[in-house]
Parts: sequence; structure tokens; C-alpha cells
Amino acid sequence: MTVRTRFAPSPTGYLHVGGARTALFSWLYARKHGGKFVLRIEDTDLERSTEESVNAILEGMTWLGLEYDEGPFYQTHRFERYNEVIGELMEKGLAYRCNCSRERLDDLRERAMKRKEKPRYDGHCKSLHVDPDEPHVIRFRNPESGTVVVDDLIRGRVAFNNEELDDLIIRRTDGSPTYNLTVVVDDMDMEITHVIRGDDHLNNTPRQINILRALGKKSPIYGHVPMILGDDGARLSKRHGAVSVMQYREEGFLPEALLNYLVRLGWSHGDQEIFSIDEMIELFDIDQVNKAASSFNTEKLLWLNQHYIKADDPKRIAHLLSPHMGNLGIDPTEGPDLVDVAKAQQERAKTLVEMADISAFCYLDFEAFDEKAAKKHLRPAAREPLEKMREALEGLQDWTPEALHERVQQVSETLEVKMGKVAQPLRVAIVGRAASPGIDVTLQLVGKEATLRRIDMALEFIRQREAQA
RNA sequence: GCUCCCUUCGUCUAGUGGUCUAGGACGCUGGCCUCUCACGCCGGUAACAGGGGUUCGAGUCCCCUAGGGAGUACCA
Repeated sequence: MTVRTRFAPSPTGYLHVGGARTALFSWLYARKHGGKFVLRIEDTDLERSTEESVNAILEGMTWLGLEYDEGPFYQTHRFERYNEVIGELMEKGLAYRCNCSRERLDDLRERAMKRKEKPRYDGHCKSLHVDPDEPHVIRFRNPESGTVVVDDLIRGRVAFNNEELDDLIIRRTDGSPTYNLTVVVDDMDMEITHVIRGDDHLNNTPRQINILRALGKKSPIYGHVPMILGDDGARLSKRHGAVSVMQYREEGFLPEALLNYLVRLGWSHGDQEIFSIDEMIELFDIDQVNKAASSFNTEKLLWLNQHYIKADDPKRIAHLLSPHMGNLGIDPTEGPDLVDVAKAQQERAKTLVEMADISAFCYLDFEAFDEKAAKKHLRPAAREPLEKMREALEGLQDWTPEALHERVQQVSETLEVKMGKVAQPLRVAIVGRAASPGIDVTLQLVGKEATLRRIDMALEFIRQREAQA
């Protein structure tokens, strides 16, 4: 049997991390077993579905590299097929027309709640004849007794009593099919073998199995993955910051970091934290996924992101960094090679946005020195070291880290001070802040011209300070 | 309300009856390294929701309680 899994989002918003993880698990399962991964867009809710959402979901999947083998299939293109199946159920007496008014239904629900019972449709129209020409919905005739057992890959055996279920609507008054019918038909037609989806669907599963049975089909294997909560343990929502996958890209995250974070949320392989895509495919197993919901922890994602930034090829980092430099109004071709910058900053940034921020000095003069840094390092005592450095650098032709390092060292030896006494003021002078890569590399990236100009700025700053004192 | 699901450090998790005075990771924190920041290295902090059973022995099996979550739509 060839494994076939699917991801079936409804296009009512962007791709969020919960959906992305479900898609990842589904994708991994298919990849692991040499199967196919199908993408299906569940857009039968014509009111809420939008094309922008479809595009946002597709974009998110592409960014994460979760490529699908078939699809995207759109449910709105398959209404004819759904009606065919509904017709089949009608013919076999497994579905019936119902013209109960909303008022009657609301009343029914209210009374059941009052009696402390689960609200269920009472089957009022089950044995009545409803004229096909008058407005009506079609309901599925759910078995009245017996149990439905779901052997869930993650939850284990879960049993439901048919008494708890009611005759659900499978076609609306406007003729459109409803979710529980379309999933069943699609999973059946697309020959989905493993349905891996969010556990908010666990309660729907027995209904779907019943429809499948009525159609004389075997049900697929289910795996209901728990949901993801926000940092605070509450349900993930917009107030938790980035929940949209694409927003993580904008915030400077690497797709492999998000993927690695997501795969470890609810799943583990011993003590291993870092997984390449190939390792995930090899080691992941859906039945080892935790049953409990887990909280999204941005701190750990940040750590993983830094790990991947550190480990990646500087050329790729530079490539990904480029647009973030652009966001700061910097054209990276007008200055040092961005690859060298990336190489110098790889160990210093948790995100590409942060890397762009701490690298801007390589391309642009800053407006002002960081207040704290200037106060501490651009003081009168720094004037002499800076003047000496300026002299030492002005005549330097060989602007390489080695030569630069030597000059800084020479100046500190001449002045008989520790290297920090020279390097720190110099750093603040040319970077504007107190932190940067090694002073030699920093000098190299800034370049001779800007270095001398900025040292002069710093000296002027110190002079003014002396004048004020 | 009713049905279903869940419960190990703050967070992600290991743990499938004895090797658990509960391991790893993030975070936080002490130190080392050091021209700054970061990286790296060494150390510390912190958990089996509560209560009953079963068993020679329970984080691990069963029951109850509590607390979370989902569903209960002519949404998906």
C-alpha cells in the first residue's frame, strides 16, 4: 500500500505555525514511507474563503520547503462530485431531506441544554416526506446505536457511542456540501491512507467514519496531533506576536530553524535537538508524537535560529540577509562584500533582522554615538590612543586583518596599556556602539576612508566634551 | 451542561514497573576564555497536579478529584 497523506487547510487566513506543524508531520510521514503528499484547499465556506489566503498558504508552504506531490485541489471545483455522492446516499435511504426551521432547531438545542443533555437533532424529518422543491437541507442518517472506534496513531483507541451523534447536515439549503461530507469524499477519492490533522477534528472523526461506512468504504488511518499554545499557555492567537509563518521570514528566521523547532514540538528522538531535513525524514514517527498540547517558546526558536545562522554557509546567509539590509535603506553592493559581513556576524545574531541592524555600520555612517558607549569609551583618556591609531592607520596600505591587528597591538604597546584601552575607544569610534566583531575584522569591513573619517568624528566628540568639562 | 481528549523542571522533552536521590535542551544564573559583543567550555537553579488503589516495588498500571483543551453550526 502506498502511503498518501494530505494537508487540507481552509483558506480563511495565513498559514500559522500550528497548521505548518501539522503539514510538516504529514509531509514527513509521506516522505518517510515513500508516499505522496497531497495539498487540498477546503474552500467550501464561500463567505470566508479568500484567494489571498490561498496564496498566503501556498507561499508559506513553499518557504518551508513542504512541497506537495499532488494538488492543490480545490473543493469548490468538486461540487458536482459531492452532489453525486449525496445523491447516492439519498438513493440508498442513508440521507434525507429536512426542512426544520432555524427557530425549531434553536429551540431544540436550548431545551436539550436545559435538560443537561448534549444538543442533538431529534430526527424530526427522518420519516417525513419533504418536497424536493421546497427549501431544505440534506441530513446524513447516522446509526442510532453501536459504537465507533477510532484507532488513532497518536491518541490510541478512542470510542464514541452513536447515541451521542446526530443526523448532521451534509448539504445546505443553498445546495453546497458541508465539511464532514467533503472531507470524506475527498479523502476517499484521493485515496488518502493516513489522515494527519489537528485534534480539533477528533470529535468529527466518528461522523466521518459513519459516512464512509454508509458508502461502503474503509476508513483511513487517523492521527490527531495536539494543538500549539502561545508562550503563556493560552490558545495561540495574534496577540502572541508572530503566528504567521511568513511573519517569521520577515523577522529574520531561517526556514530550517522553524522546521526544526516545529518538529521538536510534541516529538523527540532521545536527547537530540538538531535535525536536518533528512534526519527528520529518517527518524520521525507519527506514533511517537505527544498527546498533550505544547506551548510555543520563542526563546528556543531564537536559539535554533542562531544555531542555523552560525552553521550555515556565509554565502547563503549573505543572500538571505540582503533584503533585510535593503529594509534599512542599504545597498550591500556599495560597501564591503556582504559575505564577509555575514561571516563576521554569524555568531552574533539571533535573526537576520538583528544581523542587518548590527551590520549597518559597515555601509553607513551613523547619526550619533551610542550614548552609553560614548560616555564610557570616548572620554579624554581615549584621545591619545585614538590619535595614535589614526596616525598608525593613515599610512597603512595593507588593509588586512593581520596588518590591522598588528597596528592596534603596536599602539597599545607603545602607550603601555592593555589592548582594550585602545580597541574599545576605536571600536566605538568606527562602529558607534560598544559591540562588534573583532577589532581587526571590524576595521577591515569599515574600510580605510570611513575609519579615518569616523576617528575624526570621535576626536571631535571628545574635544567638545573636554570643552564642556 | 453534555461528549471526547490532555496533565514530568517556567518552556520543549527523556522516561513503556526496579538502573529515577528523575536525564537532556531553551531560559535564567555562577565561572573560565577575551579588545567589546557573541561563540565555546565548566558548574548551578528547577518538575513526576492531588488523592486513593494494584504490586515486594509506580513518574510508569487502574480509579477518583482538580485543572486545562476540543467538539457540541446550514464554519472548517
